[in-house]
Amino acid sequence: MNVETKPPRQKEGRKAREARILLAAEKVFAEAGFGGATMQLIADMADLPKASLHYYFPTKESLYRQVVEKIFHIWLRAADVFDSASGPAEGIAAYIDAKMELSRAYPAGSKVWASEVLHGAPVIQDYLETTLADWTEGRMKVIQAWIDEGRMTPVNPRHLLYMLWATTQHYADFSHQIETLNGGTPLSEADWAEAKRSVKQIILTGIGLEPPQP
Amino acid sequence: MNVETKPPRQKEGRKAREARILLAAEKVFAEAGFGGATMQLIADMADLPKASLHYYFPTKESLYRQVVEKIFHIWLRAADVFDSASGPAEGIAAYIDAKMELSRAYPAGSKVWASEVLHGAPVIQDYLETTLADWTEGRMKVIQAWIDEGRMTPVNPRHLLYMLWATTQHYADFSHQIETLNGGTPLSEADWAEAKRSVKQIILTGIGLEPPQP
DNA sequence: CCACAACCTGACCAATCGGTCAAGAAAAAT
DNA sequence: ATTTTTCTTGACCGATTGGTCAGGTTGTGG
Repeated sequence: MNVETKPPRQKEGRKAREARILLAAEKVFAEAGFGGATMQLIADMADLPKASLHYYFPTKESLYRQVVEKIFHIWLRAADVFDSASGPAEGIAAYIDAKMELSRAYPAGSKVWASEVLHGAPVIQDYLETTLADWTEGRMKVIQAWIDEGRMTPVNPRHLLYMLWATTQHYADFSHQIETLNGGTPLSEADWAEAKRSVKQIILTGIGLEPPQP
Repeated sequence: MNVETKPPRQKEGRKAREARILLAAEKVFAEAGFGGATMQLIADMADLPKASLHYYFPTKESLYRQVVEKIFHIWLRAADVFDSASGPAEGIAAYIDAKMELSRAYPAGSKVWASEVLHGAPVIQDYLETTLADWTEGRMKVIQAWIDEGRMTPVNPRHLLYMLWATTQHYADFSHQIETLNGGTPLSEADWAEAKRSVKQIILTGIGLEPPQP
């Protein structure tokens, strides 16, 4: 009778199952896009009957939304390294490393996000206007402060941020093209290291900073 | 009877109509993706009955393929400025300008291309392996030659190219996000000029070259 | 043991999709 | 003028889709 009591049940099993569905959905949405993905495909990849999907996620759109939101929050959290830095060189280098690692670890999620924005952000428009806009403004001020203190070359902070986003996400979003140009094989550990080094070298040098020595 | 005779007919009308369909399809595919686009939507935007679409383009996929191929060739042609340059500074600056102008002039086409690659290039995989691979290898050699001649800082030519692609296409592919962060309004003429200037400044400085003075 | 709630799913449905086709209209060729 | 070819489209079709639901199973508290 007590409404406060939380019956543990197999809550564990539930969360795990939801996570498995979200993971399968992330892959399918990344490969086929929202319109091309089908609940049946996601169900097959999660090894569940289709009706079970609708038990945990009432509609295709609600499932999609949760996939996108999950990625968005991973993205935001990675951006924390920007703040905990002591200066522009360390901050931007750490941000590049973090975002490159995300591109490597969550290629499907990155593609879902890119696809969503590409098609006009019909589902997460509110996030762009609130959370992302706030975050962007904050980092622009940090960069501008660094410039004002003479710690880096004066550049437009907004376009510097765009360049950081574009370049790092490119390795996830266009991974298929990159792999094809790499002879059809995925990037090796050394390839990724070289990619990160190259990106940091050009961008940091580009804003008057010393790239970290390997 | 003569097979050689080319009846002019309203050939003009036919090509024009095909072009109108391709333009409508480009927009719809860009907004909804291949899976989300419907022949009915494209027909409505082209102001034609759906059955007429199937007269000019037998299947949805053939229409999509032509849209993608059209963009690809525009992209390749823009890359010519790379060759006609006398040196790295002019060549790369001209390439950045050209690709930024393409992002501005053909945002829908760029999005279709990005969406195609994003989802594993199911339709234009052969182009990636042949034409694009050849083009990339050629430009890498040009850049390497500039480096060997001491005309620019040694950087990995492959990752420099990726950065050029990523940054310039970002302004088309993520235009919705950029507009949202721009207060919900499209970039002005001045905004585009500032974007091009910023990109050239950071990248050219990043590889040891002098950015062009405005 | 029972009752109740949460969980699960095979079978089903209305809606929508890409694509077809017959029948005609318009234009060219004869 | 008449045949032939090209063009046009309303009506239609099988297949697939997202979503529903009744009925069953499982687990839990009393």
